[in-house]
Amino acid sequence: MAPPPAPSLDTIFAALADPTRRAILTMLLEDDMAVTDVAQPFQQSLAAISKHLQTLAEAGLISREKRGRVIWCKLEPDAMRAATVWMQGFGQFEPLDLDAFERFLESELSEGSEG
Amino acid sequence: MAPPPAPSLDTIFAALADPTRRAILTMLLEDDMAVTDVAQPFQQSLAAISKHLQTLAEAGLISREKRGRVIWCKLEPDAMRAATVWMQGFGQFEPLDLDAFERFLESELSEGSEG
DNA sequence: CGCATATTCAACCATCCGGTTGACAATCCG
DNA sequence: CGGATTGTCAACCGGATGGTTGAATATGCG
Repeated sequence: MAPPPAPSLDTIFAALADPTRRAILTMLLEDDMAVTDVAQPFQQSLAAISKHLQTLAEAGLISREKRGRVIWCKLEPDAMRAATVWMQGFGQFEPLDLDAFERFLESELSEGSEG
Repeated sequence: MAPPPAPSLDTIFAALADPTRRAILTMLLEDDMAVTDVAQPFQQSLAAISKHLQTLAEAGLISREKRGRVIWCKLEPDAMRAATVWMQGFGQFEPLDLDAFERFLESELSEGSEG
């Protein structure tokens, strides 16, 4: 089976742009959680949180596994790697060779997705 | 003078979520540019690019300085630090390895010299 | 001055986004 | 079975977003 396509930077950054979703990711740093438990601290409907989780899953930032009637949400921090790598292209490099830098990013990303 | 308030992660990530804006940032890695020149490679109106630049400026990712009738756009990579730091709280991934980049450049050079 | 250039402003439009509510599906349990 | 629990789906709503066009502003230049 072909692996799912790596989510785009568009998708990842957009997912990270919402404070509720970032808070969810932070919560998941401690442990996997069921959807209901994720929703518990927020003053939002369960459906709203469910949609946020969907967004995070589409960005590859979490995975969801159904066990019984409970869906467990798990942080997938590797998905942040693409974004981190992209951002680190700024600030830490002299503007040496942009084309080479972009090829380097691609090689880094393909390494990451093969792991 | 009080410094401008640091843009929120919301603002920064949202600014980075658009491919046109990321492309602009990449262009600015090479050099400061006038608005018109930034717009040149894109199939969008100048006004659209102007709005993108506004968004990037509000996120602190670029600054704009008017000299004559030309507004020069300058990358402000420090603005990405907040986002980078936040993300690195997740992946235990080590920051991008400059040595790896240099080895990549060398391997590319030797490949290229054979073609 | 008067025209060309550089950029933004303003109004408008279609679409997306984050949220709601209510119905539905699936699963556990008495 | 039947009821409670878990989670998603569908429709809807208001506001944000990304784009357009045309007018307005500011500067440079002959």
